[in-house]
Amino acid sequence: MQSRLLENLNPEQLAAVTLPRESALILAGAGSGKTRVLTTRIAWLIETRQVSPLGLLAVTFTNKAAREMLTRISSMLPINTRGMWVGTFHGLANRMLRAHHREAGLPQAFQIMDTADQVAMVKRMMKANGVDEERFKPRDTAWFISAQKDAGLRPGSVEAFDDHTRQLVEIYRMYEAQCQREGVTDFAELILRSYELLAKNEAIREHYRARFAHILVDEFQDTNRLQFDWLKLIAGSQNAVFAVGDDDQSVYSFRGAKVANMRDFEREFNAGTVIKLEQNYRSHGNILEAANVLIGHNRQRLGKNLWTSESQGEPIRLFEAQSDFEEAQFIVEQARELKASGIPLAEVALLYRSNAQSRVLEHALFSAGLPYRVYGGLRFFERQEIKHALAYLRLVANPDDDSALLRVINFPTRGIGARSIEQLQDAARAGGTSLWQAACSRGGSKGGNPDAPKKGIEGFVLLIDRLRDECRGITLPEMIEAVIERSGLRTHYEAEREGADRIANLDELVNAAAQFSDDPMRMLELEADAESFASQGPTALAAARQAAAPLDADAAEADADAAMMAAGFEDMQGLAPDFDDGDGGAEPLPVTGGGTTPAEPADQLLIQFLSHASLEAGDNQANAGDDALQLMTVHAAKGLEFHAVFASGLEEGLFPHENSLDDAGGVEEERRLMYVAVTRARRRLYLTFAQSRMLHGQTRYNVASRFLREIPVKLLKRLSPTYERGGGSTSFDRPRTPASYTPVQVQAAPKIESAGMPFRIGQNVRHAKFGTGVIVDAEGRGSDARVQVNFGREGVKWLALAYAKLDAA
DNA sequence: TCGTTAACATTTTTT
DNA sequence: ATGTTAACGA
Repeated sequence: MQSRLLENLNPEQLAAVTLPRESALILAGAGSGKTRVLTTRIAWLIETRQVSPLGLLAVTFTNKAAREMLTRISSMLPINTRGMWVGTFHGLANRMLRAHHREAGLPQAFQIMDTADQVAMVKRMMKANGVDEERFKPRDTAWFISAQKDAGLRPGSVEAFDDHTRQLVEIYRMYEAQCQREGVTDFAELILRSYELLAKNEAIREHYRARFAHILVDEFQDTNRLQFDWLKLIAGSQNAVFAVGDDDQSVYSFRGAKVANMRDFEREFNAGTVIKLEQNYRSHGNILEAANVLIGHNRQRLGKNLWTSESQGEPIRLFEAQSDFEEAQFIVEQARELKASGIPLAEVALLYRSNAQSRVLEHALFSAGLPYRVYGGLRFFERQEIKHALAYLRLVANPDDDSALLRVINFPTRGIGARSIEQLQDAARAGGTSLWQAACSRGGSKGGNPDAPKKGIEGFVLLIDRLRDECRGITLPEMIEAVIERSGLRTHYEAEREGADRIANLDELVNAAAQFSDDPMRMLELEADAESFASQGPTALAAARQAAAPLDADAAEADADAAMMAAGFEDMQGLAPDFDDGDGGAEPLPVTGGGTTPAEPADQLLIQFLSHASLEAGDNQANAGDDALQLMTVHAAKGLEFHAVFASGLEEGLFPHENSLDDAGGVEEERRLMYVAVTRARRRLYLTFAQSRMLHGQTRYNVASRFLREIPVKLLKRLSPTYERGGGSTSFDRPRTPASYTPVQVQAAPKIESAGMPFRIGQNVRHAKFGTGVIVDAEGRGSDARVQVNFGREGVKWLALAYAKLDAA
């Protein structure tokens, strides 16, 4: 009897799901059932007893995708997914490092900095070492450091041929040493450390290799070099890597993703099979054809053509607006009609290339009273008040965390000014210690020194120590409650004029902690810790296993499996040489109050919660619930689908974005982004652009995006009132010749007297040689009259009306 | 220490 | 236009 899991799969999907145990690449086009194939394969492998739930590793990029995967597995199989290694690269690396923190050279309670913390630390390093902040912007430097780590490079391995790079590497070196002193990591560090742990520690490496017979990777086109190598290392030569991805949807190269990983996969992972999933179950024919033709303009492709058994459907609607304002009006009007025709607004997406574009759109929607949701704002755990509360908690868990200390040492204000902080930093640097240790030794010397600030620091040390004592033996939500009260955060925000929201958020944090404590998913991490305890004593493992007693036969088998592997690992540990962190240099500081003994369960929970806060910054997902139009960037829309989609701002300079035009693959990546936008739509697609647009307080005149002209006209239905009224061509109809594009920025629209100046700014004109363009600026009149025209690909030119022959287009 | 002002930059984003 | 950060004066 064939498994029910395999019902309704198409031949390619079926082939992919049931592949033998060997590495394979699944080229999965948009809407081709990628996630379904991935989760079904996992379920099928487990159901057919080819692997136990604990014997596979599934990696995604986002927590959302990981959750989705677990949910779908649970719905397909009567197994308990707890304990399974399904998660993000960072989440899994974190888990591995917690389990082997000693071998990885990290304190058990090591903290994870977010990007803002990281920049702040780089800045501190630069300041302390007198690096010129003009020449080295902290943000760029932090970016550089992350990029090196993403490439798998420690300071010693970075090739620096010029002084500037050498200096950057030097800052990287200092940054790294400081992180080690404080016991903190950043996102890239998690994966790099985990990679190095596996590379240097044979026992651990063999343990995971023996365990993970099947490794499955989602969104493979988004992997960076380090993630690629990490997968290779953990897979070894024996294990099967099932990589699913779509090179045409690779839109994250700006953060290190390498499309080339797709092409290298076959060779480097000895992939025996490549399967293409080309049947699209999402969109109607016209939409799909537009997407295919569009992406066909890219050279660097693995090659794949989507098809559908659906009908052609509606034509794609193209709208050319006079201004961004008019574009927004049009969208409002159409959204209203969609709603009236029974389409829920939640099924309608409004996409744009950059966040700045949402403003006009939001304004129009708000005025029209249409409900909308914007995705991608400030996330919960990134809010100021939340970060403050978490900083106190971080200090409780690991007082050497300088970032946390600096954040709250004088917040709420307790009379510790820049002066005393500087002194503290000097002392810390002199002693090679963390700020906390410097603060402690200062507070300890009880001399009659009349310096006022000392008292403040002493008070702060006392506060944190007291908090730590208080946190012993209470629950996580109680800890947070204590922090909020004792730190004075609540009092502070109560006094603030607009502090009500912040108080509410703090209460919500307590809530989140309570939920986190009860979340069954949490057990999964505890179990991983049990493994780490296995190297220290078998009792802890047994206890943890009992706590997570299996609910059914399959899980029981899985647990036995885990126990076996843990035991095997234990044996190997005995033989393993001591791990020495070759590059790291500084020894990790002992956790104050904790030493090397395993943390209490309550502390474990705190550590986990802090990891959770760092790795899952909370919903940037707008609240579901009421029916609202979905506003987001095209990037944010990847992976989603809607009944109707508005792709707005399709103008040269905006989409493709002007900043991406210089580098080689830039336009191709922009085109992939456009491909993503188009393929989000199931039934109806609107493509809109505006001739003029407010950007950075200035009016810009743009021409239609080249991508619009790459879509066959027969698929389009033009809805442009401008076009119909004027009867002539617009910037959309310019000749289709490739050329470079120069963006145009105009000060303010000058008032031009009609006398002697027959053209107005923003008007479309035609020139015999340059084709169609748009008037960008004008000056003089009569025989002196000159106009500046943006001819798009032909460039921007000043033309004297006396000589150049221009016609209104 | 705090509040005001001037300068500044402003693609895309997860973890 | 707008929001954020650095420097400055009360």
